[in-house]
Amino acid sequence: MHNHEEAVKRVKADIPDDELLCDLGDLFKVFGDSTRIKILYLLFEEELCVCAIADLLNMTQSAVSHQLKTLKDAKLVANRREGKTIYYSLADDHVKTIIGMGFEHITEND
Amino acid sequence: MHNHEEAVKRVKADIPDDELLCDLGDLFKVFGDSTRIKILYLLFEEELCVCAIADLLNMTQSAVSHQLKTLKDAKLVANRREGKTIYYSLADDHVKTIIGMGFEHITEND
DNA sequence: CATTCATATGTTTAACTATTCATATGTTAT
DNA sequence: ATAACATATGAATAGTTAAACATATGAATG
Repeated sequence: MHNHEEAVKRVKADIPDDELLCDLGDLFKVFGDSTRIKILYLLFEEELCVCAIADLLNMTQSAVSHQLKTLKDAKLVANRREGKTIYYSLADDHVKTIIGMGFEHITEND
Repeated sequence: MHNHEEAVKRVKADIPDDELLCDLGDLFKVFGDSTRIKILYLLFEEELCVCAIADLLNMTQSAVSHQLKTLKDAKLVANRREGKTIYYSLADDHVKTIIGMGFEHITEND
Protein backbone atom coordinates (compact mmCIF):
# COMPACT_ATOMS: atom_id res chain seq x y z
CA MET A 1 0.00 0.00 0.00
CA HIS A 2 1.43 3.39 -0.91
CA ASN A 3 1.71 6.18 1.62
CA HIS A 4 -1.35 8.36 2.04
CA GLU A 5 -1.12 8.79 5.80
CA GLU A 6 -0.55 12.52 5.63
CA ALA A 7 -3.72 13.10 3.62
CA VAL A 8 -5.69 10.78 5.88
CA LYS A 9 -4.56 12.71 8.95
CA ARG A 10 -5.42 16.06 7.42
CA VAL A 11 -8.89 15.01 6.38
CA LYS A 12 -9.75 12.83 9.36
CA ALA A 13 -10.05 15.73 11.77
CA ASP A 14 -12.75 17.47 9.77
CA ILE A 15 -15.17 14.63 9.13
CA PRO A 16 -18.61 15.72 10.35
CA ASP A 17 -20.65 13.68 12.75
CA ASP A 18 -21.75 10.35 11.31
CA GLU A 19 -25.39 10.91 12.24
CA LEU A 20 -25.43 14.23 10.42
CA LEU A 21 -24.09 12.63 7.26
CA CYS A 22 -26.71 9.90 7.43
CA ASP A 23 -29.44 12.51 7.90
CA LEU A 24 -28.12 14.32 4.85
CA GLY A 25 -28.23 11.10 2.85
CA ASP A 26 -31.78 10.47 4.03
CA LEU A 27 -32.83 13.96 2.98
CA PHE A 28 -31.45 13.56 -0.52
CA LYS A 29 -32.98 10.11 -0.75
CA VAL A 30 -36.33 11.87 -0.59
CA PHE A 31 -35.38 13.95 -3.63
CA GLY A 32 -34.09 10.83 -5.34
CA ASP A 33 -37.36 9.61 -6.82
CA SER A 34 -38.95 10.97 -9.96
CA THR A 35 -42.47 10.77 -8.58
CA ARG A 36 -41.54 12.91 -5.60
CA ILE A 37 -39.59 15.32 -7.81
CA LYS A 38 -42.69 15.66 -9.97
CA ILE A 39 -44.88 16.36 -6.97
CA LEU A 40 -42.48 19.03 -5.74
CA TYR A 41 -42.41 20.61 -9.19
CA LEU A 42 -46.21 20.74 -9.29
CA LEU A 43 -46.18 22.54 -5.97
CA PHE A 44 -43.75 25.13 -7.34
CA GLU A 45 -46.79 26.73 -8.95
CA GLU A 46 -49.42 26.62 -6.22
CA GLU A 47 -50.84 24.50 -3.43
CA LEU A 48 -52.77 21.44 -4.62
CA CYS A 49 -55.07 18.84 -3.12
CA VAL A 50 -54.13 15.17 -3.17
CA CYS A 51 -56.51 14.16 -5.92
CA ALA A 52 -55.36 17.00 -8.18
CA ILE A 53 -51.81 15.71 -7.84
CA ALA A 54 -52.99 12.17 -8.56
CA ASP A 55 -54.82 13.46 -11.65
CA LEU A 56 -51.84 15.42 -12.91
CA LEU A 57 -49.44 12.50 -12.47
CA ASN A 58 -51.86 9.81 -13.57
CA MET A 59 -51.34 7.88 -10.37
CA THR A 60 -53.55 6.32 -7.75
CA GLN A 61 -54.55 8.37 -4.73
CA SER A 62 -52.82 5.83 -2.51
CA ALA A 63 -49.46 6.08 -4.25
CA VAL A 64 -49.57 9.86 -4.11
CA SER A 65 -50.59 9.87 -0.49
CA HIS A 66 -47.71 7.60 0.45
CA GLN A 67 -45.23 9.85 -1.30
CA LEU A 68 -46.72 12.96 0.26
CA LYS A 69 -46.18 11.37 3.64
CA THR A 70 -42.52 10.81 2.79
CA LEU A 71 -42.20 14.43 1.67
CA LYS A 72 -43.92 15.69 4.78
CA ASP A 73 -41.76 13.58 7.11
CA ALA A 74 -38.76 15.22 5.47
CA LYS A 75 -40.42 18.60 6.08
CA LEU A 76 -40.30 19.42 2.38
CA VAL A 77 -44.05 19.98 2.12
CA ALA A 78 -46.71 21.25 4.48
CA ASN A 79 -50.47 20.77 4.39
CA ARG A 80 -53.67 22.37 5.59
CA ARG A 81 -57.16 21.02 5.80
CA GLU A 82 -60.22 22.71 4.28
CA GLY A 83 -63.22 20.57 4.96
CA LYS A 84 -62.66 17.16 3.45
CA THR A 85 -59.87 18.42 1.24
CA ILE A 86 -56.21 18.62 2.22
CA TYR A 87 -53.98 21.04 0.37
CA TYR A 88 -50.25 20.50 0.09
CA SER A 89 -47.63 23.17 -0.52
CA LEU A 90 -43.85 23.54 -0.42
CA ALA A 91 -42.55 23.89 3.13
CA ASP A 92 -39.77 26.37 2.41
CA ASP A 93 -37.42 27.78 -0.19
CA HIS A 94 -34.68 25.20 0.24
CA VAL A 95 -36.68 22.89 -1.97
CA LYS A 96 -36.55 25.27 -4.89
CA THR A 97 -32.89 26.03 -4.33
CA ILE A 98 -31.86 22.40 -4.08
CA ILE A 99 -33.83 21.36 -7.15
CA GLY A 100 -32.56 24.43 -8.98
CA MET A 101 -28.95 23.44 -8.29
CA GLY A 102 -29.65 19.90 -9.47
CA PHE A 103 -31.20 21.34 -12.60
CA GLU A 104 -28.11 23.45 -13.26
CA HIS A 105 -25.81 20.49 -12.80
CA ILE A 106 -27.73 18.41 -15.30
CA THR A 107 -28.11 21.07 -17.95
CA GLU A 108 -24.49 22.21 -17.72
CA ASN A 109 -23.19 18.70 -18.35
CA ASP A 110 -24.92 17.88 -21.66
CA MET B 1 -64.64 14.09 -6.41
CA HIS B 2 -64.55 17.79 -5.70
CA ASN B 3 -63.65 20.36 -8.33
CA HIS B 4 -59.98 21.01 -8.84
CA GLU B 5 -60.08 21.37 -12.62
CA GLU B 6 -59.01 24.99 -12.59
CA ALA B 7 -55.87 24.27 -10.61
CA VAL B 8 -55.08 21.24 -12.76
CA LYS B 9 -55.34 23.33 -15.92
CA ARG B 10 -53.14 26.08 -14.53
CA VAL B 11 -50.41 23.71 -13.41
CA LYS B 12 -50.59 21.25 -16.30
CA ALA B 13 -49.11 23.67 -18.83
CA ASP B 14 -45.93 24.22 -16.87
CA ILE B 15 -44.89 20.65 -16.11
CA PRO B 16 -41.32 20.17 -17.35
CA ASP B 17 -40.36 17.36 -19.66
CA ASP B 18 -40.72 13.94 -18.08
CA GLU B 19 -37.21 12.90 -19.01
CA LEU B 20 -35.73 15.94 -17.31
CA LEU B 21 -37.60 15.18 -14.11
CA CYS B 22 -36.37 11.59 -14.17
CA ASP B 23 -32.80 12.79 -14.72
CA LEU B 24 -33.21 15.09 -11.75
CA GLY B 25 -34.43 12.22 -9.62
CA ASP B 26 -31.49 10.12 -10.75
CA LEU B 27 -29.05 12.86 -9.83
CA PHE B 28 -30.44 13.22 -6.31
CA LYS B 29 -30.51 9.45 -5.95
CA VAL B 30 -26.71 9.64 -6.14
CA PHE B 31 -26.69 12.03 -3.18
CA GLY B 32 -29.14 9.81 -1.37
CA ASP B 33 -26.67 7.39 0.16
CA SER B 34 -24.64 8.08 3.27
CA THR B 35 -21.53 6.37 1.94
CA ARG B 36 -21.50 8.58 -1.13
CA ILE B 37 -22.24 11.67 0.97
CA LYS B 38 -19.29 10.77 3.15
CA ILE B 39 -17.01 10.36 0.15
CA LEU B 40 -18.08 13.74 -1.20
CA TYR B 41 -17.49 15.34 2.18
CA LEU B 42 -13.97 13.89 2.32
CA LEU B 43 -13.26 15.38 -1.08
CA PHE B 44 -14.38 18.80 0.16
CA GLU B 45 -10.94 19.05 1.72
CA GLU B 46 -8.62 17.74 -0.96
CA GLU B 47 -8.23 15.10 -3.62
CA LEU B 48 -7.75 11.58 -2.28
CA CYS B 49 -6.76 8.20 -3.64
CA VAL B 50 -9.14 5.26 -3.47
CA CYS B 51 -7.40 3.46 -0.64
CA ALA B 52 -7.22 6.63 1.48
CA ILE B 53 -11.01 6.93 1.14
CA ALA B 54 -11.40 3.27 2.03
CA ASP B 55 -9.18 3.80 5.08
CA LEU B 56 -11.06 6.88 6.22
CA LEU B 57 -14.46 5.23 5.88
CA ASN B 58 -13.38 1.82 7.14
CA MET B 59 -14.67 0.15 4.01
CA THR B 60 -13.31 -2.30 1.48
CA GLN B 61 -11.55 -0.99 -1.62
CA SER B 62 -14.17 -2.66 -3.77
CA ALA B 63 -17.13 -1.00 -2.10
CA VAL B 64 -15.50 2.41 -2.38
CA SER B 65 -14.57 1.82 -5.98
CA HIS B 66 -18.14 0.91 -6.88
CA GLN B 67 -19.47 4.07 -5.25
CA LEU B 68 -16.82 6.21 -6.91
CA LYS B 69 -18.01 4.86 -10.22
CA THR B 70 -21.55 5.92 -9.39
CA LEU B 71 -20.33 9.38 -8.42
CA LYS B 72 -18.26 9.67 -11.57
CA ASP B 73 -21.12 8.56 -13.83
CA ALA B 74 -23.14 11.39 -12.31
CA LYS B 75 -20.22 13.72 -13.01
CA LEU B 76 -19.97 14.67 -9.36
CA VAL B 77 -16.32 13.62 -9.07
CA ALA B 78 -13.38 13.54 -11.46
CA ASN B 79 -10.17 11.54 -11.29
CA ARG B 80 -6.61 11.59 -12.49
CA ARG B 81 -3.98 8.89 -12.59
CA GLU B 82 -0.51 9.21 -11.08
CA GLY B 83 1.33 5.97 -11.61
CA LYS B 84 -0.63 3.17 -10.00
CA THR B 85 -2.62 5.58 -7.88
CA ILE B 86 -5.84 7.26 -8.94
CA TYR B 87 -6.85 10.48 -7.24
CA TYR B 88 -10.47 11.56 -7.00
CA SER B 89 -11.72 15.10 -6.52
CA LEU B 90 -14.99 17.04 -6.68
CA ALA B 91 -16.04 17.75 -10.24
CA ASP B 92 -17.53 21.21 -9.66
CA ASP B 93 -19.05 23.57 -7.13
CA HIS B 94 -22.63 22.35 -7.49
CA VAL B 95 -21.76 19.51 -5.18
CA LYS B 96 -20.85 21.85 -2.35
CA THR B 97 -23.86 24.06 -2.98
CA ILE B 98 -26.33 21.18 -3.10
CA ILE B 99 -24.95 19.54 0.02
CA GLY B 100 -24.79 22.93 1.72
CA MET B 101 -28.48 23.52 1.04
CA GLY B 102 -29.33 20.07 2.37
CA PHE B 103 -27.29 20.85 5.45
CA GLU B 104 -29.19 24.09 6.00
CA HIS B 105 -32.52 22.37 5.64
CA ILE B 106 -31.64 19.78 8.23
CA THR B 107 -30.15 22.14 10.78
CA GLU B 108 -32.94 24.69 10.50
CA ASN B 109 -35.59 22.08 11.27
CA ASP B 110 -34.34 20.80 14.67
C1' DC C 1 -76.29 8.51 12.68
C1' DA C 2 -75.55 6.58 8.22
C1' DT C 3 -73.55 7.70 3.91
C1' DT C 4 -70.43 9.81 0.94
C1' DC C 5 -66.22 11.99 -0.10
C1' DA C 6 -61.18 12.98 0.50
C1' DT C 7 -57.32 11.23 2.36
C1' DA C 8 -54.40 8.05 5.16
C1' DT C 9 -52.42 3.67 6.38
C1' DG C 10 -51.12 -1.40 6.68
C1' DT C 11 -49.59 -5.19 3.89
C1' DT C 12 -47.73 -7.50 0.03
C1' DT C 13 -44.89 -7.94 -4.01
C1' DA C 14 -41.69 -6.82 -7.60
C1' DA C 15 -37.88 -4.08 -8.68
C1' DC C 16 -33.80 -1.94 -7.25
C1' DT C 17 -29.27 -1.33 -4.81
C1' DA C 18 -25.12 -1.49 -1.54
C1' DT C 19 -21.95 -4.56 -0.17
C1' DT C 20 -19.06 -8.73 -0.46
C1' DC C 21 -16.27 -11.94 -2.82
C1' DA C 22 -13.65 -13.32 -6.62
C1' DT C 23 -11.29 -11.88 -10.50
C1' DA C 24 -9.59 -8.71 -14.13
C1' DT C 25 -7.08 -4.57 -15.70
C1' DG C 26 -3.37 -1.52 -15.85
C1' DT C 27 1.08 0.30 -13.90
C1' DT C 28 5.72 -0.02 -11.99
C1' DA C 29 9.93 -2.32 -10.76
C1' DT C 30 13.04 -6.12 -10.76
C1' DA D 1 8.36 -11.37 -18.67
C1' DT D 2 6.92 -11.71 -13.98
C1' DA D 3 5.68 -10.14 -9.54
C1' DA D 4 3.54 -6.72 -6.71
C1' DC D 5 0.50 -3.04 -6.17
C1' DA D 6 -3.66 0.10 -6.93
C1' DT D 7 -7.90 0.06 -8.77
C1' DA D 8 -11.92 -1.69 -11.51
C1' DT D 9 -15.47 -4.90 -12.57
C1' DG D 10 -18.76 -8.96 -12.70
C1' DA D 11 -21.85 -11.83 -10.05
C1' DA D 12 -24.37 -13.06 -5.98
C1' DT D 13 -26.88 -11.77 -1.90
C1' DA D 14 -29.31 -9.28 1.56
C1' DG D 15 -31.70 -5.25 2.54
C1' DT D 16 -34.60 -1.45 0.89
C1' DT D 17 -38.58 0.66 -1.41
C1' DA D 18 -42.40 2.26 -4.76
C1' DA D 19 -46.71 0.99 -6.17
C1' DA D 20 -51.05 -1.78 -5.79
C1' DC D 21 -54.72 -3.36 -3.13
C1' DA D 22 -57.67 -3.41 0.66
C1' DT D 23 -59.19 -1.03 4.49
C1' DA D 24 -59.42 2.74 7.97
C1' DT D 25 -60.00 7.57 9.45
C1' DG D 26 -62.15 11.95 9.53
C1' DA D 27 -65.25 15.56 7.81
C1' DA D 28 -69.59 17.14 5.72
C1' DT D 29 -74.36 16.34 4.43
C1' DG D 30 -78.90 14.68 4.41
